[in-house]
Formats: sequence, structure tokens, C-alpha cells
Amino acid sequence: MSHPALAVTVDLVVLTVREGALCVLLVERGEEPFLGRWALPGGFVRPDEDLPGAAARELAEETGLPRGLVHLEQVATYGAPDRDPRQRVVTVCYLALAPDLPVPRAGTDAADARWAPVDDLPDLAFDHDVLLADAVERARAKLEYTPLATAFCAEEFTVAELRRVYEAVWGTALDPRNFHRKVTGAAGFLEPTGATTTRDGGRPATLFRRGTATSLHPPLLR
Amino acid sequence: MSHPALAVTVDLVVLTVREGALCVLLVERGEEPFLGRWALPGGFVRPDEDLPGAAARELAEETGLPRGLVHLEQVATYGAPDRDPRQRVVTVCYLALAPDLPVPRAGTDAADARWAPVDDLPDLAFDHDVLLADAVERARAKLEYTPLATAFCAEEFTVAELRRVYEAVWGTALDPRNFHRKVTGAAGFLEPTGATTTRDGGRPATLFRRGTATSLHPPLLR
DNA sequence: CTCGTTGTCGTCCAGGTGACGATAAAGCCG
DNA sequence: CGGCTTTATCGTCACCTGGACGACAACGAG
Repeated sequence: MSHPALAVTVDLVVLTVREGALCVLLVERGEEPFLGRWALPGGFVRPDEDLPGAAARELAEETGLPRGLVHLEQVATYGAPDRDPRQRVVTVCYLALAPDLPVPRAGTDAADARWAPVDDLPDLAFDHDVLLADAVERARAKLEYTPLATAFCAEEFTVAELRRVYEAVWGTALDPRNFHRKVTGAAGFLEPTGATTTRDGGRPATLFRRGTATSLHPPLLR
Repeated sequence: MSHPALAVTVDLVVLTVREGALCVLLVERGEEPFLGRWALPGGFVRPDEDLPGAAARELAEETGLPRGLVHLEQVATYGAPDRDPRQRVVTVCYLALAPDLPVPRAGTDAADARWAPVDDLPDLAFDHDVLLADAVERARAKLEYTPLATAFCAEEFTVAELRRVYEAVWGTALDPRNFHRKVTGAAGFLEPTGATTTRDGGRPATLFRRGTATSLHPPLLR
């Protein structure tokens, strides 16, 4: 029995909503191959850590966020023999959803880092355009039947802020009245804090916190 | 930069419906560790093949089915450092859906092979109970919004046969009249062949073939 | 105070869904 | 041949959800 050894990496698709646009965290590669090209953040899995641990470590290194504040889930694994010109690499791709963060700092092995709107991307290194497309589609689908959209919001948020998340991720306009009816009607989605805010102007809006539900009944459809 | 080398395997959750029960293909391990225990079929990824290729090869070796006849999709990847006592192994799990097959033959490195109902499983080797549970849940969810249930059927099938697939996978009884209305109403799901059959007794039933749709509108809900 | 803006509630209607009755078309059996 | 059983298929009705949209409430700006 042969046990061919392969390198295993974890790459991250970190999404956030900035100024009404869905954005992804990209780093500029500081070494060959693809020197100077933009890529997804990621790195090799260490011998003593499991896959979610490696993803959380990379995320903390790239964003500086404390663990547990952002949603992190596995999307898919890519292992075509020629996807890295140096050697055979199998990459497990993770999706992270974060609230609007300060401009990222460059990591240790990256020349630069920035948020890029997913509708206006540079050419990416390796097959990262595929990883990104798959992860974005996963995020879009998950907004329908899980309360995951709240992962893009701050601790407390209004229905309108949540609606703008949906509109940015799906790229569609939603009726504010119907949206309000549906999200406040889905059991366990939102929990009113009692406070209100006028930070969006107009009539004061109730502030909400994430509820305890893990899935939406009924789902919000695109 | 360190490039720790890990072993990468592909394991398969091959599902079928036999006598009204959802069943999974298991092999009896012929070597340590877990000698004699039942496990999911699988094996190491070869240096020259990609992940779907490795999954298809393993599937052909275990079932003898020609490639392309069964649905095959990646589910998730598992890489806890201690999941294999011999060495660090990262396993990519694939889900396969097959029509009712003859009793499987034992593979090259398996002592025996059999179909086991997912409701009445033996203790599985490694963390294969987790892989199986995740894959089954994926299959259950996919029946709702894709025409994937047809992968469990022969080339031509009746609405009742398709309904028995849903009932077996979901473990619930469905109303034959409402089910008939919904599946024949979903655009692109089913294509009548013109022929009929009385193999289930009673009034002749129209035979259908899979349609061209890749998703169901509206979905069939559990 | 008036106006513009935003939040929230209510109404109406088309379409989907579950429960279930009714009919059609075969085989079976005396 | 004629009922009887079995399965397939169609129809009906009450209910609910979802989209379109009107109405009103509650703030800030000028």
C-alpha cells in the first residue's frame, strides 16, 4: 500500500459588506509563483492542528479579529494535480463572514491586503476565482434558509441594515415592508433589544440582536 | 516555509434504495487498524489523478458500475490529527447515489462488502459515522430542491417509484395524489416516455425519464 | 410648522400546499 | 363475464405564504 504524501493548505474566502457591496479579502502575493498577483489568504495546515483550527488561525492572522466573532464554515476541497505549479497541493476552502472591518493589514507573507468588491475583481492567482465563486454561491444560498446574514452585522442592528446585507449579497432590491414582515415573523431570527436608533435618519428603528434559531422557517427566497 | 506532507484519501458514501430502505455500501476491513470492522469504501489519492477522478475510480472498483451512471459529488473534508491512528490522514468524502444494484463484490483490500440500512448500522471504523451522517443529510436536503432523486431510479420509472425513493430517504409517508401533482408540475423534472407499465399492479402508470432541469421550481419540501 | 425620510402595519390577490373525494384502468378470482 | 382489489390520476376546497402596494407614524432639517 502506497501512501503518497501531499501538501494540504487551507484558503479563506472572507466576505463582508462595505458601502452596499459584497467584498472579499484579498492579499497580494509576495513570492513566486504568481508574485504580485492577488490571491485568497491561506496557508499550510500544521501537523498538530485540525482543519477548522487552521482556518481560524489563518483568519486571525489576516484580520486580527478574535476567534469566535466571525462565522467560519468549510466549503469544498480542490486537488487537481496541476493547480499549483510547484508541487501537488490539496486545498480546503473555508468561508468566513465578517461585519464591516477596518482596512486589513498585510499578513506576514503578503505584500499587501485589501477588500475587493466581488463584482469587480482583479485576476486571481491559482484557481482562486473558482474557490471564490463557489464560496460566494454558498453564502448566497445560506442566506435563504439560515440566519447567517446577521454575521455581516454588528452586535445590534436594524431591519434596514439587515436588508441592505441581503441586497448586497444577492444583488437585488427587496421591498422594505415585505422584508420587515418576513424577518420579524421568522421564529428565532431576531430578538428586539428594546432600544431604537435614528442613525439611518427618519423614524427611529428598533434595534435587534441575533436570535437562537439555526435555520429559518419559512426561508427567505431570492 | 514548511510544507508538511500529509496523506490524502477519498472515501465514498454510496447510497441506494433497497426494499423501501435507504442503504449504504460498507466494506469489511481486511487489515489493521479496525480489522474486521465495517467502514466506508475509499483509498488514497494517486499522484496523477484529481479528487473527482479518485472518487470515480474507487466507485468503479467497489461497485463495478461504469462511470457516469451514478451521481457523484463532494460533501466535506475531514482532517483531525488523530482520526487515523497510523498517521495524519486528510479525507475528502464523496456522496454517490446509485439505483438498486446487485449485491456488491468485495474489493481488493476488503474482506467483504454489503448494503446496510442507514437506520440499522454496525459500529463503523474511524470517524466514518460522522462522514456518513453528513452525507446522508446532504442527500436528504438535495432531494428537496434538485431532481437528484431520479439518480436512485432506473432509466425509466413511474411516479410511484420516485415517491418510494423520497419516502425511503426522508423516512416519511407522502400523499400519492399531492406528490403526483407536484412532481409532474415541476418544469423539467420528468419527461414522459409515452409508454406505461403495470409492474406495480393496478392501473397502468406512465413511465418517465429524467428531465433536463438541475433544480426544482417549486421545491418539494419535507 | 412643513417637508422629506425612514420605519411599521394593513390590505389585496395570485399561486402553492395539504387533506381528501372521485374516477379510471388494469389484474384477479369465482 | 362481473364484481372486487389495487394502483394511477384528476379535481376540489380551505388555508397559508408571498409580492405589490397603500397608509400612517415618528424622527431631523430648514
